[in-house]
Amino acid sequence: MPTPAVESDLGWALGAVFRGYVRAAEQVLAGLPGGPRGYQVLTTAIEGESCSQQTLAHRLGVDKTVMTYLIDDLERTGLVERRPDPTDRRARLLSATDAGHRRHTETTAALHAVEAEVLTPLTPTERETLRDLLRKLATHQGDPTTHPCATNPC
Amino acid sequence: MPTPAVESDLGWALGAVFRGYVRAAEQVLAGLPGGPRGYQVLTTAIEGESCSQQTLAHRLGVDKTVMTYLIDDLERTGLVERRPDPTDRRARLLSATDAGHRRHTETTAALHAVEAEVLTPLTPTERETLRDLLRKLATHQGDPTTHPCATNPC
DNA sequence: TTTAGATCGTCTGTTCTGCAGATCATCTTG
DNA sequence: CAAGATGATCTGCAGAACAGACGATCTAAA
Repeated sequence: MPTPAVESDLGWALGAVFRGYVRAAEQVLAGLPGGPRGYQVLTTAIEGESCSQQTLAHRLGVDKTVMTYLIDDLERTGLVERRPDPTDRRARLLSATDAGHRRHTETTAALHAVEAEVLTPLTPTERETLRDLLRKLATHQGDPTTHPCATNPC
Repeated sequence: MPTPAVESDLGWALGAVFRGYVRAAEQVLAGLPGGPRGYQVLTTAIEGESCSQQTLAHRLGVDKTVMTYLIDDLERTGLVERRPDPTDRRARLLSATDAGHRRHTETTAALHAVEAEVLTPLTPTERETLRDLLRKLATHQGDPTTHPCATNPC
């Protein structure tokens, strides 16, 4: 978690807001195995993409060995389960349990609350403006971590 | 370096933009000992705050033991030097060398270029709007890392 | 003044995370 | 069927960060 330059206007403000958001989000995700990344894995499992762990790892920008024990933890808490892929006996298919679905719904709601909390100082109009501007920047940002399907579709 | 939720609009866009900025900034700061944090230390040394390493560490949000070898590296490259504090023989005062000043000037310029690069997709008006909105959020963000003097003045 | 406690910077040892590489089972291609 | 690629896992290692201890020094109370 490299902190950016203090001096630069953009870097400073961007970093401060981002860290504020991450800090609050981490509290929300504290109980979830794997933290933020565990949430991402859970999300993917729920969306039922059913892709291999390896492509999933690449999509999330983590190492394949990390993915192994990430899923281990998630499975140990009963939020997710590994099922054999009927078409490839090497691979495992990831699916969320009922508890996983419930947990994900709760967590997502809590994250939206965090987002609202961060945006408190802005008026509704300003919030929309900010979203638009950030989206415009984000889409021009060429980040494989956030643009996964462009590099490796399921 | 915890990545936030993919789903949340704000979290996703904010994270993508921030990572894009950090990634570019890291390239600029790659040659500097200590990377981004080394730059922050160098900045503080130049601003001549002359506070103790400990308060400096707290301000930058790093451990005191980390601060030790951070400064070690910076000093080894001749960008910074530790001088004994005349008023307290336990403490050391941090000051930047001439080389440190030059390096800092170059690096700061490069970082501004990165910032401009990130903001490319926006019109000048939009850039100013974004800065304003982010600043408004940042100042309401209670982040000790970015609001150091509030918690521990020099 | 003397003494007890706090503080500064450093050092040591430990823990944790993530990566490279090897391994085994399986799929695919020739 | 043989040879190579691929999926998931495991092992070992390297780097970073933390807790704790340490010597030196400052500060405040007796």
